[in-house]
Amino acid sequence: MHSQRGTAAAIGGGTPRKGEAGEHSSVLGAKVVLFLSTFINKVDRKGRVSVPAPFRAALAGQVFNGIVAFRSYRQAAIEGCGIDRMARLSDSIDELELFSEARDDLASTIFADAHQLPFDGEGRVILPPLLAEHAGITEMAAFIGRGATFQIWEPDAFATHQDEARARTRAHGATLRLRRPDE
Amino acid sequence: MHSQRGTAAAIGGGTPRKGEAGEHSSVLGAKVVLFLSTFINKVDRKGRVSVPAPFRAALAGQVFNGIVAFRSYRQAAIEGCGIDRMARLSDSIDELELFSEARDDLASTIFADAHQLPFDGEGRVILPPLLAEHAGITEMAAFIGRGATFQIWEPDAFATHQDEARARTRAHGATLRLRRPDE
DNA sequence: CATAAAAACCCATGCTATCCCATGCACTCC
DNA sequence: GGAGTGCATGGGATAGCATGGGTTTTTATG
Repeated sequence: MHSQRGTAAAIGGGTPRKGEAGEHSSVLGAKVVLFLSTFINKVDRKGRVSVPAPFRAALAGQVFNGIVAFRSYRQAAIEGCGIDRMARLSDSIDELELFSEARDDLASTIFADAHQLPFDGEGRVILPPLLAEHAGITEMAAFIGRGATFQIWEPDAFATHQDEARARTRAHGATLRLRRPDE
Repeated sequence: MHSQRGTAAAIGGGTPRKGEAGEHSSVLGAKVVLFLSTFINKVDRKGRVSVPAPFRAALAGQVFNGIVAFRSYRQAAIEGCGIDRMARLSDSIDELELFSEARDDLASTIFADAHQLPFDGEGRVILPPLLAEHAGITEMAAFIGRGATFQIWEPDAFATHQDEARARTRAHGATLRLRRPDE
């Protein structure tokens, strides 16, 4: 198996233009960050991986030029998102009782484990060994779009996981109510 | 285990705004102070430790060039943050009933115990013995990002703590409603 | 006021993450 | 159908950062 290309993906700045597009604040609110599709890229001997261009486009314009990654606590995968999401998370946590246990736990679980991975000139990031190990990634890394966030898996592991998920979904037919635009 | 590098973290960028408190979430103004990830650095024989570069970057531009540290009263750790946050904390405490017991306790627990640790030319600080002892730090110090603040632990002690926190979080599925961007 | 200890200041060093340039495939546009 | 461009990939050069240790200035002490 190898890299699949051009399968469209994230929605960044309206037109398929890539440049740095940039405008974060669309007139009515937040910039749309959407990660779609799956991309499998190679991890070179320096530990670098190219973040799929569409994902990069979705992240364009955020305060930090790169991704934030941390170990998923349910799966053997790496969770990824942009810095803006973390900032929002921080705000949310700040609203919890100042020295409460819940707050402590969340902070140690999420922020302590989060790594900021800056893009190099070519849009690659270095996967910290700790994260790579947790996901069992060595040669290849699969970037999985999940809407507002994405995950990074060892390709084969993900394939297995996906099959299972699909089977489960078919089993109890998961449903979802669509949010109204202004809700 | 030893020092992990480059996992970048905080965002300093913005304007060297100094004021106090303020706004955390203006659209594109406010400086974003976010401490992420974990960095383990060595404490040299003079008691000096390098504050991770990304953390320094997050603190850049504040009125006091260094960090503020005090003993965590729930854990064997040192709480750390920038001087700006202390100002905000002061405001919060000011809102408590004047002369109330809680106010008294907080004031003496936090402010009386707080140390201002200035950076030296290389971005290091000296850990006051009192604090180091409380956290059981001797050789190495782990800087733990917690969003708006950070903590300093003895590496092994933190590893244990993190495992427990992780387990607890997974257990009662601690969830947190994410704030909407404009909320 | 003199002396010792501690803190602030400086300069040096090694590692590695970051920057920069080069290559080749694949899809797209003309 | 041919050439151009976007994007993933490699590898070498450079600068940032953690770390050590010496020297001067400040603070505490007798």
